[in-house]
Amino acid sequence: MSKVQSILKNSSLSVTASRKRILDIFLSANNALAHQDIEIKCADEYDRVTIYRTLQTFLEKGIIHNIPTTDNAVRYALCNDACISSGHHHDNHVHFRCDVCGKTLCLDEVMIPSVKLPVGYAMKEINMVVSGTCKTCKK
Amino acid sequence: MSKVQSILKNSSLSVTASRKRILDIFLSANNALAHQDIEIKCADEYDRVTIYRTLQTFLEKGIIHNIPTTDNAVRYALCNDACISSGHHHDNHVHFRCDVCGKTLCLDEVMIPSVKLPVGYAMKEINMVVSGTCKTCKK
DNA sequence: AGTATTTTGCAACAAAGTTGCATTCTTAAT
DNA sequence: ATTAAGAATGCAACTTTGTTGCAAAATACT
Repeated sequence: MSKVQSILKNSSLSVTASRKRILDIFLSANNALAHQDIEIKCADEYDRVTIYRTLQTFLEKGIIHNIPTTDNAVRYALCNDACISSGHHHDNHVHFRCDVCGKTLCLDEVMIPSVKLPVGYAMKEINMVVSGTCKTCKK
Repeated sequence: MSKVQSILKNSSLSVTASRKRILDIFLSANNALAHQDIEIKCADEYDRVTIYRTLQTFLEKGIIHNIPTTDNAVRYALCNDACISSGHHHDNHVHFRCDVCGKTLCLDEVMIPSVKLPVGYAMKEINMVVSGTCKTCKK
């Protein structure tokens, strides 16, 4: 069974052409993708609405996670295997946004440090996005 | 001279009715605002386009800063006095988003801890958004 | 293979954001 | 106070982005 197939099966999703394609796009991307990035790659194959719904489904199943942005274009990235199989997220890594190439990526090896909130606040999730120049663009 | 006037003057912006009104909205808000929040408050007074352009101008002048989100509705918040006067941002506090009331706020007293990036990456800005339950909603 | 269920595509719509241009308002200098 | 130059605003038209309902097609299960 292919990798995309097993990911879908493990999330008890039916295996359809569009889901396979979109998962493939994520697997072959080395950075996080916005809805638009996906649309550009497969708008001729699949309807825009299908892409919206597929991303929504993947999010709910924990196959992808979303990365906040200040440009009104939320990025999505594949969760790693451990994350997917454990059922609930441990999306505790830092994200990096490169000002030069514009790419957003997961720094899987950089953990988000903990912070102490003021009295009365209850923490559920932390998200950290660092911007600057990435490895490739700095060379 | 009123507070809004001096803020505008200090940023060498001309003092117009819409700018004063929008600044006032920020000053009297106790949380970060999305474009839509502003529009709801003054769409009958000022054109939608004016609000877009005003927010853009305030951002560029460093009067407000933006807070990344995963809901495609970037929030804006007033920079504190020190931040505005220093000319360039030290937007180094943590932001909090409450899952209950939906409000986003600046935790001015909580500094973002530093992180060590992998070799080859250059850091410029850090953004941290914590979600959970806020002081008011937890009571 | 046949059927219940899920997913997709289409159409129509709503909301969000952008651009150019004519008019109005601000500013700063007389 | 008046006025001229420049900046900001409103309007219209448009593009892009996101949503919803429903019929048709595909999938999964027996």
